[in-house]
Amino acid sequence: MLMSIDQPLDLASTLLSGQAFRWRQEGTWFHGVVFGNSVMIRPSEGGVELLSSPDDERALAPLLRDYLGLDTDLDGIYASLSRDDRLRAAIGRYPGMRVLRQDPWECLISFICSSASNIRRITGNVESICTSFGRPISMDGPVRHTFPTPHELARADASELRELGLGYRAEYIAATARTVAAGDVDLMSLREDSYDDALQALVALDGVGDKVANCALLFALDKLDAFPVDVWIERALSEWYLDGRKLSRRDMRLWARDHFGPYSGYANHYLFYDRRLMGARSQ
DNA sequence: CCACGGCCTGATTC
DNA sequence: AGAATCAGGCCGT
Repeated sequence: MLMSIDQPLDLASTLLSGQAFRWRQEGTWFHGVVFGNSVMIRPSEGGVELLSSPDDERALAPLLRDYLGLDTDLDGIYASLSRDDRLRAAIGRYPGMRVLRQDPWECLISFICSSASNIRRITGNVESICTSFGRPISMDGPVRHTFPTPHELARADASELRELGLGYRAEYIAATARTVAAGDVDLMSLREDSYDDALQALVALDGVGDKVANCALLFALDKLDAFPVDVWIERALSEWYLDGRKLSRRDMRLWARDHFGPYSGYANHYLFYDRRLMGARSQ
């Protein structure tokens, strides 16, 4: 079915920019797993064409709108961020790249996987977790699996996770899965909490520091002012904004929110994407 | 509070 | 070719 959209949306940069790890591009189609469904979408006149399985497209469409963050007024954010010259240029290069509104649990575990890793490996690790502990989706075409629930993943032993190539992150994932499955934290409810409260709850979890927590806050928990500082952002800020001043990563985060304002998370993702493409070209 | 080294692993660089 | 280094960090000292 056709899902009509009146907001700027670029599927490639949105789905493949390293905020989510389960989307694959095949020609004009993007294939992913969300809301327990295998989903295919592609750009179409006035919106996107949507195919889903096993659920009906009409049931998936509103969920997908939410996931894609289509309630967010992107032009308003662009207007706010364009006061910064470098951001205005980056927005001009990647118009329609949106911050997703993902499932907090899947997002958090994915970013625990990300520490000292790279996108290719993270993608493979997350897929392995799904294949081993998720539920197969019945459908035509390539078989894919859901991301395991906290309860499903809590059954995983750290050594089983290590066998998937997760390395030292295996212990973190097993521990955090058990904590969440036990109900010690309600990740979804963190959407209603303040940034500071949600951050505090997240960094209490194993394998979750300031950076990973800020990824979950930005990509899943409605905190558009979250600002994850990784090596790419560190380089971008040092070189483009800080003029040689040395700041800790935490201080960079505080500086950035002050400088970029309430949508600093969007600024972060544009800087990250820009910087990473730049690095990919020169390396 | 900050700095530093260790930690799994696989791709890339030297 | 085989050894360092790096890759979207976290944790303990």
